[in-house]
Formats: sequence, structure tokens, C-alpha cells
Amino acid sequence: MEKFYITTPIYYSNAEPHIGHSYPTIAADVLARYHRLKGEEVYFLTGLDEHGAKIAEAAQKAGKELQEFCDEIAAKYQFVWDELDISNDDFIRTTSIRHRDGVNKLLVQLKEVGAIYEGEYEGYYCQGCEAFVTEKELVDGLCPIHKKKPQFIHEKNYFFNLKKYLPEIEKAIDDGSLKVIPQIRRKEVLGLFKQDIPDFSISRQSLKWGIPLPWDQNQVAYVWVDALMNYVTALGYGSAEDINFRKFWPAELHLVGKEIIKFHCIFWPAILFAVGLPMPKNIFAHGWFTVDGQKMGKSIGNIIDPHDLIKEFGTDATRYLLLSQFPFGQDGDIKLGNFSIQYNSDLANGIGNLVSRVAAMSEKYFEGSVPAKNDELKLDVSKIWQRYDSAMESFNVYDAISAIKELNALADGYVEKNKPWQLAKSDNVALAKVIYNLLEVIRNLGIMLYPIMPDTATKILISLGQEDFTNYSINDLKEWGRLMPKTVIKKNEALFPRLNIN
RNA sequence: CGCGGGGUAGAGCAGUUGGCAGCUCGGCGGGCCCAUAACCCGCAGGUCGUGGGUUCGAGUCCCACCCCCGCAACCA
Repeated sequence: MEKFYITTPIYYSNAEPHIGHSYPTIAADVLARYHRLKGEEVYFLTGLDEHGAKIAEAAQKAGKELQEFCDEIAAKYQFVWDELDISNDDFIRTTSIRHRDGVNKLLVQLKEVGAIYEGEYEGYYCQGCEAFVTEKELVDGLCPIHKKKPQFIHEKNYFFNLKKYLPEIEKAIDDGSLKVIPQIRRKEVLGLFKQDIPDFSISRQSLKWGIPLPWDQNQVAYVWVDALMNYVTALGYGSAEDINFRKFWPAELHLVGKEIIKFHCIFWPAILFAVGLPMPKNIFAHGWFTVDGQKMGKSIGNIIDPHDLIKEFGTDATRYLLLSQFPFGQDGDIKLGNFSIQYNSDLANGIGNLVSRVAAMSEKYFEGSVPAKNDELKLDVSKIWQRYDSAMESFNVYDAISAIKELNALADGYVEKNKPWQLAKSDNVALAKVIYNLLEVIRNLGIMLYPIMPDTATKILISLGQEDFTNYSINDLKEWGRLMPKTVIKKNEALFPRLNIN
């Protein structure tokens, strides 16, 4: 059986989740559901990075114990994923025992293969921050947060011999055995190799909140090293129960934000390569939102909370609206005012209305019983399936949505062209043909919709008497003519009630 | 010379190897009446940031310039 291991970025748990986290998680969920529908064995991982100086700071600011602070954030994440109907198979936290064990194992291995050497880290250290600040961060030679003069200190550190592995990583990206997507990001990463990429420090002496190095308890692992390893520790790497690791590694896809490609496309593959593990197959960097032209951030106060969207539009529509704003992999602007407009045009007037009009006609003309089979739209629909599948295979959720819109438009156009309400008065055979084709389109639409809007899709398919659809693979489901004559159609409540916009 | 992204219709975006400027929403006009005042058709609206250049032909290639936005502080 085909395997599909997909991961979201490991989110930094220094604050509550917002739509910046929801976006890639929903996208990953769509891909995971699509691959499950294909009949593949899927492992979908998301999780939290809970170590490092910034989290220590955030906890202190909140007046909480570190672990307590992390527990609360983690609960909030899990709550949101639940609300968004995210079908993750696992939720890894870097403060968990299983993660710590896996990290220990990997660190020891890195040491054994000679990828780690002892060195000295020097820099400006701020007592207030309990962390190093870079020279650039200093304002008039003072720490910008604590307004104190940092000390220039040296500390013992362990370094990862990155330079030794760089040529292999560059080669892998260059020859496509490690695909970096989209193209723009690939070029960016390849560009990095032309600059100087220094070895990086894998430990911190001055920090307490982290995983102690197995061979030197005075040091904790650098937060990024610890965090990246989640992708294998979640599979049980290094433990006795590593069946998932053996089954699912290497990952088919690491979905990441564009700001962390260096860690994922260079550091992480190098670590894996050093200990002889295969590199992930694909790394996809998604773009960032601006909200009404401005970057989303606390100081601007324009952070969008997924709860607010869910409350206003519902779970499925929220998933749809976030993914349909701009092509996956690019940056794009979100105008909140447009969400309700788009909800009405795509969902209420589009999908919801189509399903409703076709169901109503079936009831009115055929007492809700599916008429005889016909193939008139078979070819058109199969072409749209090709576009849909190839979009999903290249992780392009946005294009898959476009294919769905096309199918919607095809059906609406078909209704106008054939005018069933006129055929009802004159030609019952032609009417039966039209209604059968429309019902089949709706059924296909339901299947295509399922990864994106699982609840809505299920409602549509149940109304067509297809409640058992999850028992079949997508290749069977998209076959034209599965809807059997005489099946009873039940009209739904409005799937997406129209919003009144002032 | 820090690195990178971008400037195409009122808004948000596509434009593959240079070959008649597209999509969605919104606006306007018409049609239809099965449907969630939904649907379908048509129209208007762009000197493709500016100035040069290459070419039979440039949004697309080259050069220069202007403007916006990210990366260093909150932050995916």
C-alpha cells in the first residue's frame, strides 16, 4: 500500500494560534484527506515546538510556570484543530518524553559519526533576556527590551559540521531527489549555497529550557535542532516502538512557511544525511498573508483569530475561504470584507444553490428517484477530474478548488442550456437525461469537495444515498455512472445560507 | 552596492517556451423562472510602474530609474 507522511510546520508555542497557523494546517489536512481517499496509508503530523528562550520569556511575562504555560497553549491549539476538523493522526510536543528520547538518540548518533565538534560561541548576552542578542538588534549598544548593556561573553558550545554535508544537500536539491517547491523557493535555497553558510551551534550553555545534551548536561540542545527532529521522533524514532518510523519515513511532504526554509531545506537534510537517514522527498513553502495590505502581527493588532471566522462562517466555509484567497505557495492579501462576499458568491450562490436546485428538480419531476443513466457530461467531468488530481498531486490546493468551481459552472451552464422546466412539459426522456447528468455531477462534486469541506461533502453524498463513500477509493468514486437509477434523493437544508451584507 | 518579493481593469489575482491582454468578485444592461432575490448571456473598464533597447512583433528578453512590501523588534 502506498504511504503518505505529511507534516505541518512545528509551530512555536509562545502565543495562541491564529490563522497564520490555521492556513498550512488546513492545507495539510486537505492533502491528507485526499490521499486517504485514494486509499493510501496516511500519517498526518502536526505539533508544537515548546523550547527556547522566547518561550521562557513568554511564560515569565504571563506569570506562569513553563510547563503549565506550554500545556495551556497546547490545549488551545488542539481545540482549534478540533474546531477546524483537522484529521491529524498525531500531535507532537517537544516537551514530551517520547520526543526527548528520540532527540537524545539522534544527538548521540550525530556525535558518534563525528558530525559534532566542540567550539566556542561568542556574542552579546543580555541578562534580562537570558539570551544572546545579535549586534544588529542592539539600539545604541543597549538591549532593545531591557535597555541594559549586554555583556560580550564566550561560552562553550557544540557545533554541527554542516560544511561537510553541504555539497550532498545541494546536489539533492539540484537533481530533484529533494524537491523544494515552489520554484521560487528552490532558487532561493540554491542561492544560499553560493553564499557562506557557517556551521551552526547545536547547543546553548546559558539556557535552561530545553533538552540537555546526553553527553554534557550543562548544555541544552539549540531549539531548532530539537524542533526539527520532531518529524522523526513522532514516528517513534529511537524507541523500541518505531514501527511507524520504519513504515512512514522518509516524509512525502514537509509543509513549511517560507521563513523557515533554511532550517528545513539545509539544516534538517544535513542532520539526516549525517546519520544515514533518507531526506524528505518534498518540502513545500507556503506564502504569507497580509491583512488589508498590512502584515499580520501583534503590534498592528490585526491578528485574525480562527474562532471568529468559524463563528461567522462555520468550519467548512472557513477552511474554504482561507485556502481560496490566493494560489498556494504565494503571498497574498486578505481583505476581511471580501470573505462574506466570497462566501455568498462561491458557496451560497455557487455550490449550495446548485445542489439545492438539482435536488429540487429531482423531487419535482421524478419524486426524488434517480432516472436512467446517461453519459452526456461524462467526458467534461473526467477532464475536470484530471485537473483536480494533478493539482492535488502537486500539492496545489488552490488549483483543486478552481477545478471544483469549474465543475460548478459546468453544471449551472448545463441547466440553462437544457431548461429542464421546459422539458418537463414536452419531453420526459430528455428531462430524465438532463437530471441524471446533473445528479452525477453533484455526486462527483461531493467527492472533490470532501478533502476541502468534509462535512458539506458528506451531507451532499448522503443526500444522494452515497453514505458509504468512504469505503471506496477515489478511483472507483470518480467513475461516471455510479449513481444507480431509482436511488432516493433527499433534499438538504441550505448548505450555505446566504449572508446579508450591508 | 545587504538579501528577497512585487508594481497587469474599481478590488484580489493569472499570464507557460515573446505572437490578437485573461480569471474571480464588484458595476451596468438583458434573459430565465428549476434553485438559497440564486442561475445564464452580454457590456463597460487596462497607454500591463517609468524611460530606453533588442525584435517583424515585448506584460513576457536586456539596461537604467521610481515606488511598495518582506527578512533584523511583536510575528506563520
